[in-house]
Amino acid sequence: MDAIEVARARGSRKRTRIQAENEEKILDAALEVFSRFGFRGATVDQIAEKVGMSKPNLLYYFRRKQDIYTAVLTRTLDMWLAPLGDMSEDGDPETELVGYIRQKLEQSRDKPQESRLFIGEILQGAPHLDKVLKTELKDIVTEKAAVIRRWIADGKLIPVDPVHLIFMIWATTQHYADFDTQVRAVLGKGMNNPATFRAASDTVVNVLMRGILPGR
Amino acid sequence: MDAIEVARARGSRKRTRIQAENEEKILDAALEVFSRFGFRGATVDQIAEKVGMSKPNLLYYFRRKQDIYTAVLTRTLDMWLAPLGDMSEDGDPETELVGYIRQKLEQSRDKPQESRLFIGEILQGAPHLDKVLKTELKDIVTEKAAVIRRWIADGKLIPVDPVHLIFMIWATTQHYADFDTQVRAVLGKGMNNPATFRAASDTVVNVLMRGILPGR
DNA sequence: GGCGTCCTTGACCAAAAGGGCAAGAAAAAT
DNA sequence: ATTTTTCTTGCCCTTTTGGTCAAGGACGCC
Repeated sequence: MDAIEVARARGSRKRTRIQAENEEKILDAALEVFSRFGFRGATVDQIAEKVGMSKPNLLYYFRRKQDIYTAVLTRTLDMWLAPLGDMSEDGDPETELVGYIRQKLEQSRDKPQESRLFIGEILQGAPHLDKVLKTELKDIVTEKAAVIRRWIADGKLIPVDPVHLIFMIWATTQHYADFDTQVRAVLGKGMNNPATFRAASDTVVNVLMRGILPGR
Repeated sequence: MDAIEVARARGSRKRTRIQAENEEKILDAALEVFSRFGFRGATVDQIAEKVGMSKPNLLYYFRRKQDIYTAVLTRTLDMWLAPLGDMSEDGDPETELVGYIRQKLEQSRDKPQESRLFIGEILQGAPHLDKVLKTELKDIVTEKAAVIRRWIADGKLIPVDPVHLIFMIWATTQHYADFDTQVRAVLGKGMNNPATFRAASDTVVNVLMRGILPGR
């Protein structure tokens, strides 16, 4: 086995154009399928068909179903957690929180599948994400909870449990992605409709802000 | 074919004790499995094993996987929608809404699997429930939205979009069932812990009520 | 334009999954 | 106690699904 073979065996060879393109197409299709049916409910054939590629070809890029799932999950994860990180302690609580809520609502409108992918994973008991939840997620929540606590101490917010407040924000915003089907059944339209998006935003922002900002 | 055979073919014969018992045990096990893996991710063998029964025996009671799923879904549905119906126009808005929120939170604590079963169905696009969502659910939401609108007209509530307010209540309460795994990862404990339940209730009730009740 | 590597797929395989059947074991009815 | 009905399971079948393999075709580099 020469050096090149070793390198290739380790997967450390330079990625070709075709590789990059196809891997991305695969992950997009996989996101669609996994977000609808969960890991166990999704089939490799289904993903392959959605990509317009033979199954063996798909498996040339990702050898196991697991690998596809893990790849799409990790690809999504950072993007998903980002908004919370944006929330800065220095700013005005109202501005910061409203900004965060708006970002999450935009995510629900623009990236609903990503949201559904996570809930599918959570429903199963988060077998592939358990570690991340208990470390990275927990850490960032603890950190932001501290920020909220300081705002409360400064009298800028009503006293509330910060973690449960974060849960409320997550719940109310992600609802529009996760329960999209239900929202559409009741409302007749979804978040892609500007009026619906505005009504949802206004309601969520107003009620939550009125609920935690002091005075009046 | 005599009368009895005809009756049996129609399934209209009296249910025996064993039938009642086993069907219930099956539906319980099916709820567990379907709520974790969704319709497609669940397997009949898995359910059979959970019941402690051979697969052919299980299929003696429910001939197809579909039938099990439909049965557990409809069994859960009424129970699930009930609390909304309890909300009466005559009462005081605060009492009624707080009561509703509390009931939903208790549901999340006591019947989390039922909640997860629904979200699994919704994620798939509600293929088995679409009709119900667009009729019964939509109707009851419209009805309750009218009640809320009247409360607003009477100055008993701040002006908010009633439907989105209902969504917020659903989202914040069901979150504790659907995201149980995540809640546990962050908090270290779930809603079965009395302190957690109290903290969640207080936060949700306080923030929402403060967010929509007028004055002060 | 030739050559080595990468890409693609048809054919195939083993395991898992939905479901049927017939025959024996338990219950119920007589 | 016998007969009838209901319950239960071992065995089998078919389809689906995850995954392999060998061989042909495309690509990129000299």
